[in-house]
Amino acid sequence: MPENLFAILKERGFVDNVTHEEELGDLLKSQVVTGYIGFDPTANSLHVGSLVPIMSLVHMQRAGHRPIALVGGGTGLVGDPSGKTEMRKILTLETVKENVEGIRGQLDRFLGPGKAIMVNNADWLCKLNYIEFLRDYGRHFSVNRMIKAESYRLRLESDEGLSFIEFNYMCLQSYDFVHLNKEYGCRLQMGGADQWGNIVSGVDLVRRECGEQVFGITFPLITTASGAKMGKTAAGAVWLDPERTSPYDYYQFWINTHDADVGRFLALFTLLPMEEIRQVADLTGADLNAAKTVLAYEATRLAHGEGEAMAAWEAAVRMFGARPVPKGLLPSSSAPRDGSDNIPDDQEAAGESTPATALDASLFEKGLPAFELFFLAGLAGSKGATRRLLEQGGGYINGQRLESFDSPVMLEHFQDGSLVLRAGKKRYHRITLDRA
RNA sequence: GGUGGGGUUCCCGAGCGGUCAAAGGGAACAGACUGUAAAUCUGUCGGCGAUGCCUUCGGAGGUUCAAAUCCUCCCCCCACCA
Repeated sequence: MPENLFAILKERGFVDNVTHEEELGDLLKSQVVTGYIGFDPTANSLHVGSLVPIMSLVHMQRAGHRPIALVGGGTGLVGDPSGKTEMRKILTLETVKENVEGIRGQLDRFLGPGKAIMVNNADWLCKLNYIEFLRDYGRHFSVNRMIKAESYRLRLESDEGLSFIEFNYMCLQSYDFVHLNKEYGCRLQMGGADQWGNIVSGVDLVRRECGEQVFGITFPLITTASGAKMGKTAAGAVWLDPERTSPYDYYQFWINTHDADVGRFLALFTLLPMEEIRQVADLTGADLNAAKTVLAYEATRLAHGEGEAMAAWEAAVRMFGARPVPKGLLPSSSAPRDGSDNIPDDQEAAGESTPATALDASLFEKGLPAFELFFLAGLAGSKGATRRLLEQGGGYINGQRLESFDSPVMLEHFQDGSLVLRAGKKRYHRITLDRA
């Protein structure tokens, strides 16, 4: 007998809105339910903004239900206007194809390779015949109702307006639900809060077309304590692709979670039991840092695996010092709990997760001005910016603050052929010697 | 198609012949304070080894000693009318 997925999702903060709450709850605890979530192939990687849907699929799977991950290769050709102020750029077929592949790989990572059903709606949407579709399905859609949908409102009221292709989006997504219902007996669709209109429309269409009661759940828009949409940093989105966002940066992103968000994020972005997470609410001040370590470790582990999570943790310990995690805190986590005792204190090992650049030794024979070196390491966007950085006291070599922007860096600064640059408090870069 | 209003540095937004690399705000970055937090305060925020030089104000030309500012043409956006 499957677990009550709805209760799990609700408890962990995944539920914003739901259709037919009671019936859905009953259904989810009495039989295996097939449900799906769609992912837009707008890039070849997902980012942390998609973690809520991803995690809900994981919960679905763990609770014994049957998750379907749908990649919107077909709808991606149209562009969802829901909640968007501007028209989406329409993607080419090739781009969408590439992106679908990338996303598929990432979902595999969370759900286990081959363990979850993955479909691409291009497979059925691209075959649709216009007249047939209009006659069979178009007649079920009331324009009167569609233009009242909250998701279209922004655009209908905006100066930009809403193009006809976008207006059709809702019909196509609704058709997806019908298709999955017929093919897989899918009875649940989940999605972001902005998907409410599309989901309800799909639920309606399935009822009319298949005569079956199906359900929808939307997730809340996750914002940070400071009110910003979660998942954005100065550098842009935080990606799940290790090529775009390194596991170390990914780990750091979670470490930098606001105090007020820690408990909520543990519930959403880790699989730790709620009984343990609830205890975090009692922590205040600096004690929360231990919980942040667990959050970062667990989140990194889910996205990149145990090894990368450990490496990121080790790198953080070396850079910022150890932050022991009490034995009793979140005991289910496999995050390292001790201090740095078991970490060799040499620079070599520290390099694993720190970005590094190898430079020719001859550069340093006469001394390379520090700002040139920082610029070469990519720690600032231009030489002027580098200079400003150092002039303001934001440059360090091997932990020592530089007194002037052009002080020469010599071979003597290297220990065992390597040296660590630091910009500001948190950005590190290793320079190694390349003795050609 | 007509009439009117616009396109300014990452974003918003002032400037409307020289004193403009361009006010103000936001974002961002650095420093102090800290807990790799928040808040706050200070500084920086086009490029360049740099009391100066170079490139920017939708695009292309032009007027002028001098143009983001004036003129011409073009592109794009918006409002109202049709």
